[in-house]
Amino acid sequence: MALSSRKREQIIEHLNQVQQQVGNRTVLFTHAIANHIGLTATEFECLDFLQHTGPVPAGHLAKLTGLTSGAISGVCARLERAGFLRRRADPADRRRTLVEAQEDEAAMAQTIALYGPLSREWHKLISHYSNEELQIITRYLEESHALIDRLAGQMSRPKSR
Amino acid sequence: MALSSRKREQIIEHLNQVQQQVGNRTVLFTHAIANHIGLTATEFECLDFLQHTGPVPAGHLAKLTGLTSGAISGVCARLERAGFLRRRADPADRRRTLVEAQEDEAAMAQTIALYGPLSREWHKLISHYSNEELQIITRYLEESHALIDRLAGQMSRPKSR
DNA sequence: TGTAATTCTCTTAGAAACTAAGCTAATTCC
DNA sequence: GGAATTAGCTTAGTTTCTAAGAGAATTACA
Repeated sequence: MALSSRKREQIIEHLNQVQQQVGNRTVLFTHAIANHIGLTATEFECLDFLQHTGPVPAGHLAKLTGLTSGAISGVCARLERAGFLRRRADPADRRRTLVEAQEDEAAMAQTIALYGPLSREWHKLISHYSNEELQIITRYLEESHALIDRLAGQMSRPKSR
Repeated sequence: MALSSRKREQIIEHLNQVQQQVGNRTVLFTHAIANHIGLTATEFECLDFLQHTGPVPAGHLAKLTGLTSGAISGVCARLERAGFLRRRADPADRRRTLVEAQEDEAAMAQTIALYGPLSREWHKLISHYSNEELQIITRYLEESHALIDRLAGQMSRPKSR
């Protein structure tokens, strides 16, 4: 049926647009949050990653962010100086430095204060969705996440300009 | 019922986590794409914005990105030099510079080549969703977008560290 | 109308973060 | 044991940002 397939196209196109907008705003909003705490977007990104993973070797962050090892040294040094991160030698391989997010209380409180309103509004937002709907959304986001990861891994690095 | 509300909590918590992960990957992926084309994340962001809006005064980009007017001058100069952007005086207010995305063919092709695989995989992904499901997802993303915008507007700028 | 205040972009100087290259120390591979 | 590799740090130089301010155009108001 030409009519129903036309409708689906519209739905898909709409979703695509909305998705892009959300993506862009996410980038900007993350940046703004980071600045509020007194961090660079890069520093914030690394920290956020560490909070999910626990201790990892410094080089891991370099691979993830696409930064050079030198840049990561700087990022970690700044985060450590600011009390957000701890470095310690890897007992299994003493060339390595394990980096770990540190729970700084003041910083924690500040972050919560920032995310507080967002969290409240978000809960209000999702209260209008049924369990089934939320699960559909979650599944979609999970699959999107996996897709991005897969493609990011494939992308060769062109490095400098 | 304690049991069903417990289940809902789990669903919400799960969605929250997935969402954060997608957000982070989006930031990183966008950055990677930008670098591939030979642009800074900032430059890419501005360009992407312009492609959606059409011509706007330079100061508009500054407000949107949170950069200073000086920084935007630099961004526009670099984008113009690279052929991605055109500047022209605003006939209605000659203090202003209207900036506009320029359709550079080579750059266009490059971007499509980059987004091509993503687009293909994405269409494959959504083929498993019904119209109704896609509409639920779209609505959720739209509402999220509106929420972010609202909160971003409220956030006062602390600027430097 | 004429003058002051404001608005908009650009310029400049200096600060901060990144790359590239090289270094040291530890590990792995013959 | 010795060579090659790996991990993170250091340094020099480049790029992008902020902060401050200048110039040009517009708006507000007596």
